[in-house]
Amino acid sequence: MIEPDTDSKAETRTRLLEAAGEVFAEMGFARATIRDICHRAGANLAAVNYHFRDKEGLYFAVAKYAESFADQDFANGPGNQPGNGPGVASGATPEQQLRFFIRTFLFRAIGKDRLAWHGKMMAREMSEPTAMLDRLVAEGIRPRATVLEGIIRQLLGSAATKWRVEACARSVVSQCIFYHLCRPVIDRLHPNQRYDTESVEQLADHIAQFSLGAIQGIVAHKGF
Amino acid sequence: MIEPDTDSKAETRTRLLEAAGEVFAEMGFARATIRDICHRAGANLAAVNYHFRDKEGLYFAVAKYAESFADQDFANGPGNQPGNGPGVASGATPEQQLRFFIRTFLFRAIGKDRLAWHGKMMAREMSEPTAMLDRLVAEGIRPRATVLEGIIRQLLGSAATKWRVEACARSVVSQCIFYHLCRPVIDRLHPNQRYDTESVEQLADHIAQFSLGAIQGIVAHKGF
DNA sequence: GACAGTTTTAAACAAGTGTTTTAAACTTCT
DNA sequence: AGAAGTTTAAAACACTTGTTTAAAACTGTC
Repeated sequence: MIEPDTDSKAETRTRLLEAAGEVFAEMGFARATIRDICHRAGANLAAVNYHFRDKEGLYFAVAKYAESFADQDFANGPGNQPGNGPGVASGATPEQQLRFFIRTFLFRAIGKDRLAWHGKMMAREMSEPTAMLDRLVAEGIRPRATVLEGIIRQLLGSAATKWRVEACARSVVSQCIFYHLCRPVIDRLHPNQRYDTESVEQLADHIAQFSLGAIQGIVAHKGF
Repeated sequence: MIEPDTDSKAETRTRLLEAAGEVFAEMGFARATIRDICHRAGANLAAVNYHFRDKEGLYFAVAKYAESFADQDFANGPGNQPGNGPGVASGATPEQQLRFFIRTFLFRAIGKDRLAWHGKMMAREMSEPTAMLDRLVAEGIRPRATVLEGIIRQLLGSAATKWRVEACARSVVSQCIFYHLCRPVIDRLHPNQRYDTESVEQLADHIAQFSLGAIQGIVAHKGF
């Protein structure tokens, strides 16, 4: 009898989660097909419905699965402390915290590894929401937004309005997810832009510098 | 015989364009259904295929139709000169030009009128491209990107690298289209944010101030 | 008023996709 | 080895959506 190779030995359920992670992250919920996912996983079409009840059940499971990676430290670059979510480097200055947040956020919007699945799924939910958006906002997006707004609040000072803090947070986040959501047009407009680790570091530096300069400008002009 | 009212008197073809403009701007190409469009237009299901051959033909026609409005001056607020595209206010300082560009861009990403159709369709194409993206990039997106990069080049000075100019342009654009693409999550995260004319003006002011401060910060720190 | 061309209508068709079903294959335990 | 439960497999089903068809209604012309 032929010994099955390691890939086939992995449980179908796990292979489905892996394949679905890639597909959902790249395509979002609606454009992903379970036929595609099952094909990539080397599984039968009915496997999704057997293991996860339906497509939405798989989507939820993948979200949880991806979340389990999202807390790990960041493999693609130095400087992130294990166990910390985006922007919660303890004992750092607000400036450092903002850089850290942006860097982590950007890697998870651009990267292709498991760490990026969660970020990409959140980004897709932002523009093409599903029934899961409310849960994802409550458990994934709002906590991170709160962290970011806390950092920005420190940078702007207590004189800044709540509205201004929120607007700045949106300005920061939008720059990051732009590189995931609008990749098709960036590739056509700026085809020389690279996405290897070094280039993403450079992009993170730009966004951080851009945003810090913007916030400092607001403080300097007392534009609260 | 009963006289048909003005709406029914309008040609089916025109009513289809109007209905499709709303739907395509809001949903993008894939999520829009011709059944929905025909229903809104009070037309039969086969009308799209009769007048525009197929769904894509309608999409192209709507893009052209919307473009015919995009050159008109901007109804929802003062200060825009007729016949000028975003950011090409003649004889203004680069700062004023940037504000103008952002303001126009933002109104066309948030607005609900015909003027916004083109901007919203471009934004959707950026994240969910169709076969039309290449044409839209060539005729609509790249010209505007070139204008924006020209403005930023003036602000940054000739010492700035091409890469930095492009990155700043992306930072500006991303903040604007965020309000169209990610509206679902903004509504949940910041439910107090309003979108009447005055509020959009305020948002445009914020993005302009944010971006100008960022660019000035880059210049000040010689971070080219 | 009859005719030719145009437009609209209702229905059916075709393709893609999520889901269910039923049986076969496999695993585990005794 | 045999039985019970678990997993996989192939096919069919149901629904949505874009498209086509063929007849009906309409419009303008003579």
